Amino acid sequence: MKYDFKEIETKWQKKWDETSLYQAPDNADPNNKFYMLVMFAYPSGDIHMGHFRNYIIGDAIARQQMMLGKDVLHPFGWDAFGLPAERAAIQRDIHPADWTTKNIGISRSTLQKVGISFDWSREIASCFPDYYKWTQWMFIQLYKKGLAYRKRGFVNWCPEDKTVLANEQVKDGKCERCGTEVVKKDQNQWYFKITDYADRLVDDLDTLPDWPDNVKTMQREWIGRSYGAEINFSLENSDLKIPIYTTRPDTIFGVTFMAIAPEAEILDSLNLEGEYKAKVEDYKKKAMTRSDIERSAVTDDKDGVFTGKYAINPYNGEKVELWVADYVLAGYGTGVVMAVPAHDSRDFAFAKKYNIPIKVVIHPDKDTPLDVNKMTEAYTDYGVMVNSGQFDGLIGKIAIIQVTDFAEQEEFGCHKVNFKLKDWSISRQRYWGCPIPIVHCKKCGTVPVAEENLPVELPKVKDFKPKGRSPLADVPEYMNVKCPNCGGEAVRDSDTMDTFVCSSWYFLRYIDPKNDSVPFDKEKVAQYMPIDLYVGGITHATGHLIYFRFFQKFLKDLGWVKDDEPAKRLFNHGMVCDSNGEVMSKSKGNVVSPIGLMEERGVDVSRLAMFFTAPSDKEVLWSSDSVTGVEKFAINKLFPLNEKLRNSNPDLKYYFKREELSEFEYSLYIKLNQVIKQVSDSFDKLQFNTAISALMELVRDYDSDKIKNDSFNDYLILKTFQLSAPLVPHLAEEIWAFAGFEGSIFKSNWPICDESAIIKDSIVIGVQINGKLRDEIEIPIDCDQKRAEEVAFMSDKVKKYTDGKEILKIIFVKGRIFNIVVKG
RNA sequence: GCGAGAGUGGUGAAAUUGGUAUACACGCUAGAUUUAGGAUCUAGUGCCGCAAGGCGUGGGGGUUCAAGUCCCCCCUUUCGUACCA
Repeated sequence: MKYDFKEIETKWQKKWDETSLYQAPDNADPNNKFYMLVMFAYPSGDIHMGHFRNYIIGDAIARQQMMLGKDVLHPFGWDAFGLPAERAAIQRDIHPADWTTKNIGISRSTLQKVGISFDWSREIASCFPDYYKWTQWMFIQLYKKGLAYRKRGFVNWCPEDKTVLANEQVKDGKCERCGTEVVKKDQNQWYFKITDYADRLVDDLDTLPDWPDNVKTMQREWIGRSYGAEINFSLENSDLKIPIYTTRPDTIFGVTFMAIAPEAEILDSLNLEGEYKAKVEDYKKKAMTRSDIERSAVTDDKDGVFTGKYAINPYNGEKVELWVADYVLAGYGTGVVMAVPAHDSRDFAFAKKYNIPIKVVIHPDKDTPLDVNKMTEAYTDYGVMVNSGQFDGLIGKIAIIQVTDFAEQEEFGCHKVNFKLKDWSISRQRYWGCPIPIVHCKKCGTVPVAEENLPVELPKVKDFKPKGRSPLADVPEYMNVKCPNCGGEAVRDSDTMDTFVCSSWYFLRYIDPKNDSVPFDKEKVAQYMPIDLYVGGITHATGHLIYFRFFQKFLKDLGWVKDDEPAKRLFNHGMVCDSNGEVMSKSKGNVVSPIGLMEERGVDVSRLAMFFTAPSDKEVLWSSDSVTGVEKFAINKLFPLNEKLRNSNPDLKYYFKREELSEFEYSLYIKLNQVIKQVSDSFDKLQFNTAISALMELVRDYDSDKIKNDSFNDYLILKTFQLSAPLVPHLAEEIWAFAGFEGSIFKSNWPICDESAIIKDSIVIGVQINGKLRDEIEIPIDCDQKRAEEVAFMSDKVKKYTDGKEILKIIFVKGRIFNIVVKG
């Protein structure tokens, strides 16, 4: 039989489709299910190497889980709203809806050619009303709970894309999508109050042992929880309280000035006078025009202006200068900081520049005092409190607690937890997104659209180009509605939602994709959730992967889902680069299309090449050399094994006994079981490269001429194909049918290791002398030290190094090593 | 700056988690076969050395009978983050 991959691959893809092989059952056994999720795709029309890698990893696992007898859910869909579609549509002068629909078709048929085991009956697209109806429903639930709110404030604005961006979409001060420098803009915006979930989002990371540590660390840092105190300073000659947040209340006796962010609201309450007022106004203007990049640059060159006002430190009654400085962040804490130059490097730089006093209140320890006059930088570590009145002598964390407790007693402060995480800005002034289901009524204010009137359909308009406000605002037939509350004249909210809202709950919709009365059926979701394995790129670590956890928690609070966390295990595959290590991109012209590769070499060989060339979590530098070795293996070694079948119909659940097989046969049986174990382990770790090398060894050791037992021969071959099936599904399925089986190989049972076969009765171990390998000996597995010594000392090589030398010690580790320590 | 990874042959990479370093491939070198081959097969392939032997997992220390693996200090590199008080 010739290996004609084109024929084989087309044949089986068709058959799989006809028999709905990958259709997940509607009634799954919650104790025996496997939800295999890959991140749904943006339908750009072409599938690149990164997608290919992502999907074959999920595919191999889904197929193995099928063979393990699980009810497997392996769905796919389209993250179809968003800027790229709009941009592409503008470039080509077609409507985003048409462009997207067309591309979904192209992308789907391409993926079907790759033979990924997706359950296409559950396909969803976030831009279709039957899906976004429920995205709007989610918005309304959040709104009802006070978790969706509108506020005016400074937002990230991309001048190129003419829309607001979430903090998560700003990288290095630039728009993640187009690279344009982001500016601040004062806008009325919708937010999701994700900060209400900040604690749970941090704490529950500890319940996810199968998430990569780097992602958990990134999320922890992004959420940025810190423990400290909020302390009220007071304005001199005024009742005004000026609250500050600090993580170092133990340094509070060292405050020599205070600094207020230029945008901080409290600045307006200070009633500045005369020249100070003008100077501060000037400074504010200047700060606002500086870009984020400039302002966030960490330098020692801090600047600010004095307000002419003074604040009183509640601990010691000291009067300190009140400054405005743009190194203070308006959006964190209270927007005001107490400045302790001796113990904070930023305050130190500022104090030096403006000749503000520096006062030491912490010593590294009792016996090593700090000398202010010799300090060239702030001492920021913990230490012993000094010059701090009744708190002198207190140390580190205890000091912090006691100082804060005092503030609570005296009622001018309290313990306080703060987060770097900000509420999620979700309004977008763009056309191609999910409309916000809110109506603005002059009488009633913001009113949500009634749930029975969802979806608020996105009108298909001709002019969808961005112009600084939502293009929908210029569509009167969309905008002008009756208020759902009072029936009076009202207008819709013209913005659309961030696409990350659409992708925050898609994994739930897959489970019940056609439901028209609720977003999903709770019972059905309970059968398949949580996601057992979620595979995707690392890029979403602090965006989508926080958002979808937030949604899951919110839906749990509403009683829609039962788990706190959506995904038990997360796996980030490595990137695919070209052979020079450059990320593949159209502009660089170094894109290798997986489609071309598969047309030339076949899907299965392409999959093998991608799997074999590097472990799944590592970056791959793709080169056509990656294909050579595995192609030879597949075509010349693995596939031709079918010719060695002897039609003996072996019982694949059987475990052979030693006496049934010849010595060679039994050695192969041992090897087979070792390989079963290794391949299974490799699958658990998603390290398919080692699974393939194990299979290569097994096939290498196979020798038909030396096998007399027909049943064993076929057993070995069929197990080999079963083990290969998740990696090379078409090839394996072909042989399975050729061998005479009726059903799919993916309905057969994944091989289970015969443990008794891999317990060897003798073993070769190394003999070391003073830690250096000198010889090997073969000894029985349960050999005691005495017997091992006898064998070891028979060796000439060992004698050579031990004769005439004093033996100090012998270390014998059963099954591992024999080490002799000699003197000299 | 801070945080988290990574560093093993000419190359992609293995290493049962402290126990024979370099499995499996690519490449290369010989040879065989072939009209030819981007084919196949056989042998070799960490470095130094004729050999015995020595040296070898970024560098330097350490723990141990034994270290790629554990500890300390550096170097390089990737990713994340960026004045979070």
